[in-house]
Amino acid sequence: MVQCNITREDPKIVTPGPAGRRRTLSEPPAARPRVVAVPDNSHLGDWCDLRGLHLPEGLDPAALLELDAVFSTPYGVKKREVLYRAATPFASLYVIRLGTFKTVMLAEDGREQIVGYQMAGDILGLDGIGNDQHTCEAVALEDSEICALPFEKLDELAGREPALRRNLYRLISRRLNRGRELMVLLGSMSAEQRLAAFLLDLAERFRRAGYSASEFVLRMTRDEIASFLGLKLETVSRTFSRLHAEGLIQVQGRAVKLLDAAALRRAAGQSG
Amino acid sequence: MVQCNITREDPKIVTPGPAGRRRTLSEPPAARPRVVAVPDNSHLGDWCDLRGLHLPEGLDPAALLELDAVFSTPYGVKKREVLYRAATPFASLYVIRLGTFKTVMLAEDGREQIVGYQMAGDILGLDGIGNDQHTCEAVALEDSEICALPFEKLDELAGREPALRRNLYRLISRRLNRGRELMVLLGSMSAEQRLAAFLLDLAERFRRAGYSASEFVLRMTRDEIASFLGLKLETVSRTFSRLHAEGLIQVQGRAVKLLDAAALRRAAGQSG
DNA sequence: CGACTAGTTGAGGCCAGTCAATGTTGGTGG
DNA sequence: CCACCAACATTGACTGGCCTCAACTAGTCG
Repeated sequence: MVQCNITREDPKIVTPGPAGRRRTLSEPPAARPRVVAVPDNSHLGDWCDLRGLHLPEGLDPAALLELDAVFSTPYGVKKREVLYRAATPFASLYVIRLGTFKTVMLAEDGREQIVGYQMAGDILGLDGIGNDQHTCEAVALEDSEICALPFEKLDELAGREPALRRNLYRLISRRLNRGRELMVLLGSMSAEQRLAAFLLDLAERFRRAGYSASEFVLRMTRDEIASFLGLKLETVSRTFSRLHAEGLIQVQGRAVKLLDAAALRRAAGQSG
Repeated sequence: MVQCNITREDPKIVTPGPAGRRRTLSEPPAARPRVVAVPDNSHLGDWCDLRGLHLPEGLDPAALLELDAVFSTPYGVKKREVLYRAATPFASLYVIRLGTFKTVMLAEDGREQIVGYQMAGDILGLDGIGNDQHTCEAVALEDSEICALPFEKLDELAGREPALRRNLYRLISRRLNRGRELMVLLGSMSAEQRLAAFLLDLAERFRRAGYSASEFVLRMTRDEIASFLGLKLETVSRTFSRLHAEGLIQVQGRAVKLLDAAALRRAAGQSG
């Protein structure tokens, strides 16, 4: 793996325009001019070793540089802002550098359901590839920072770089598989199993992102958890309390501490 | 769209080996030698205009020929035979020429759930791309006929053919979106809504495949429908009876006739 | 014919949904 | 800093839809 030491941008979040609520940020700021010969100051930078972003895997240094040039300048998305809406044109994937998003499917009758949470290192926008149009909307759960990856450019590079091409296929396919696991959860698990599985999944993702796997702060409301798990918020709340009472976790609002991961796995119906 | 008149193979199903129950057919028969200059006798053949298989879209005739060469000789898969199992190496996608398959996710605790049904024109095996290993298993619901698409070859051609590359991305992305719709179904719909939506989806797929959309024979058992919809078989049976009593459908075992598509759409919670 | 699989229907129980009241938290403005 | 308000969260009582268990029927295949 190429070691990328970067001169990082100012980490302060810079929103391209005035930060209204639920404003759509379809367009990133214009890509800055790039000095091709300098491997420092890379947008890939610290993502090389992060979970999820397998895009650079197996690329040679020259290709890495080219890939890096595809990334837009990082920019901020404020809490509750909409990155893209359903039925809007697809142009870019987005890499999350910092923060958390939810992706929401909207049914015609107004029913809506959260179909995924994405955090640092994850990629947003894969749903748009299918018909050049987004099928769900992505909303920031907290102030976040992302890079846009114009898909045209990415695709062009993928034509020349077999490794990148393969990584892109893999990315989408993995997301597909993730979705199927969620189907099993939604189709056959009890409320307690769902919540336990959810917490374990979050823990694993925090761990891979370099945070504590046993103690973290939820970015989403009970209602959002409920939507994701196919439950009602009261049920989620009650189930949190039950897991607490059983000594498996400690909960204080959104602060969660996993006390007995093994028991939690058992509660989720997983072995070990 | 290129009009492909083909000299079709004998439609009789030819299984490569003895046809045992749930035998895995990981390897298709060796690809036959092909005469490059002859656009007839194509494996793509009658699939050009079928729903689902968007792979050839936008390809020029020369590329079409190359794509056609990637397809293996069609071969049969008998009812209940397993095309591939979970956790086995991934090498090929498969195009269904005839028949129906189910894809099943197996949880570690033995719980299993059907995550999709594939019929003529659909592609199987996309789940394997993510980690070069299948994550679910594909089982034929009836005697079927498929072509293997060795992924290495397909990928190599995709490197040279931008349209094919794009079509491949699209294919996977669309499957992803389909899965998300299913999540909404599993997460927020009543038994009656689920079954109504299921029947409407089947109807649409039959329609696109050139069959009647209002009258068809189910290829799956009540239990398999239940697994797919996150219900129990008794509930599915009862719900069929209810829809029948309400005059929306006619059911006789697996033979189904949609009597009032509009009402059915309303029952599914869809507008129109 | 018996054994088996698939499907239907009924009776009763339980888990999660619904409705409602109350408590807690966090952001805003005085 | 505190008061206030709205959003978020918890808990209780009750309801209801789906699951469970079970009996029975119909069709298939040796």
